[in-house]
Amino acid sequence: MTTKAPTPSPTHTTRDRLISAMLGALRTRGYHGVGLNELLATAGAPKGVLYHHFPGGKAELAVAAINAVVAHLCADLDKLLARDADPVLALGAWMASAQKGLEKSGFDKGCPLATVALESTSEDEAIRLALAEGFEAIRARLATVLQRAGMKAAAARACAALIVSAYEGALIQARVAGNSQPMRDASAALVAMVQLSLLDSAKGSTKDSPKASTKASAKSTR
Amino acid sequence: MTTKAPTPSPTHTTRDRLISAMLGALRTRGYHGVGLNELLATAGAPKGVLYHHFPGGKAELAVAAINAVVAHLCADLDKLLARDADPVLALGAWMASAQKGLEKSGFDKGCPLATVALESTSEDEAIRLALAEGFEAIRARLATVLQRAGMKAAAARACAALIVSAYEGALIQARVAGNSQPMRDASAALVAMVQLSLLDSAKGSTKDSPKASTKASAKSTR
DNA sequence: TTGACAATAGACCGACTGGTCTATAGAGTC
DNA sequence: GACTCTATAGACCAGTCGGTCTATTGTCAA
Repeated sequence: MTTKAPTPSPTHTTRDRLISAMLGALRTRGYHGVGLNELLATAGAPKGVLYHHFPGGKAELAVAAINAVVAHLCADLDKLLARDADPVLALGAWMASAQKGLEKSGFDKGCPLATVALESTSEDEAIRLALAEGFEAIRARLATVLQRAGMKAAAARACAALIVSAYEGALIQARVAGNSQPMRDASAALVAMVQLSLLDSAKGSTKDSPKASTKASAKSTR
Repeated sequence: MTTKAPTPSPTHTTRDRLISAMLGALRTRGYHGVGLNELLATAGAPKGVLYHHFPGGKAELAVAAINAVVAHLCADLDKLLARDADPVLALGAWMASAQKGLEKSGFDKGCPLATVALESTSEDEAIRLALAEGFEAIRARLATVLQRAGMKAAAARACAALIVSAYEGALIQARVAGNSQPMRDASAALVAMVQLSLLDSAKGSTKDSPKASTKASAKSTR
């Protein structure tokens, strides 16, 4: 999710520039960390225009930014999944591209979704809803592919949740570490494990898999 | 905000109460989301006392809070790892306890480390350093145990990074979802996969493991 | 031209921010 | 009692916050 941020491009409408500025801010400093004035300055827009396009103010702009980024993420994911027949390969590529984006920003830009997710309280209903739907959409996409690759429905959903977790968690660690080692590590382990898991579920499709051998993992049966 | 509520305990020093209040705030709203006045109100302390104990102000207090939470996390982890001979079991218990904490707070309290990690910029050196060290400490602990359980050093380190990622990422998703399903899912998948991986590395200790079969996972060789 | 309406522009506002400063209280020492 | 030093207490400040409000401009229709 490098995202369209880099070049706002002069053809963009003011509305787009506002969303783009909010996105950049969310990535680097978070919702509460940006001031409206600073936001408007980077977007090159006066204050009135913000409340014209987003009567709900900062919060509404944030929701728009979240929706935009989710759409972008889903599109990226679809493209990768369409290109690689092997979902494991696509997964690796997805993580790698996130890593590259983080590196290119000097370890300053994380995922805006995670940032807002952690800052928002249960009172910010609109924001939370947008985030919940966004994460769910991404998980659903991943689960579908995993299921197509041979996983059972429940396992695929669980694995999708793990993949999204790994993506966000690895981004966090690499960001504070100031190098991408934690992300490379997590990514490598994830890819290896998903492959192992896929292998196992293929082999275990006739008889039950060894997964059920731990008490803890029994919870995967929802 | 309920916050530090559980048990501030009257024996706590003012300094402790400040740290505890900051911790609660970081969990629910993040560094930029809390005001000093609100913080001081929940700690029951006047402003002067903050700058007496933490001349560096808000940032220094945040660092102290981060260090405190890292110490706590490590202690919890050690306890679990000491109790269960099986690291996979301990891992499941660790995730479950985090999940319980989130549920008990009405899905309002996430992990303070992740929150600050995403809000901080590379300029907040002290905060970033504290976070980087904290995450590294936790990864190191996990890696040691995994290695003891039979993993090779590099694989253990990678797996540790994935576990921490899963922990943080799952917490994020469950928080915004308003239910613990994503966390249960991610946890179940993680536990199953780590076990599978452990099994595989035990079997593959004589010959090379199937891990090297994908191009993407080749990155695990650092 | 006139009217209507979306978009742009920025002055302005009260509330609150993090932080400084001085005053006081308590404990220990001589 | 006088002195010292840590800790508590809160008034106070300049700056910034998110948000409102009133122009002004541009564009299309009649």
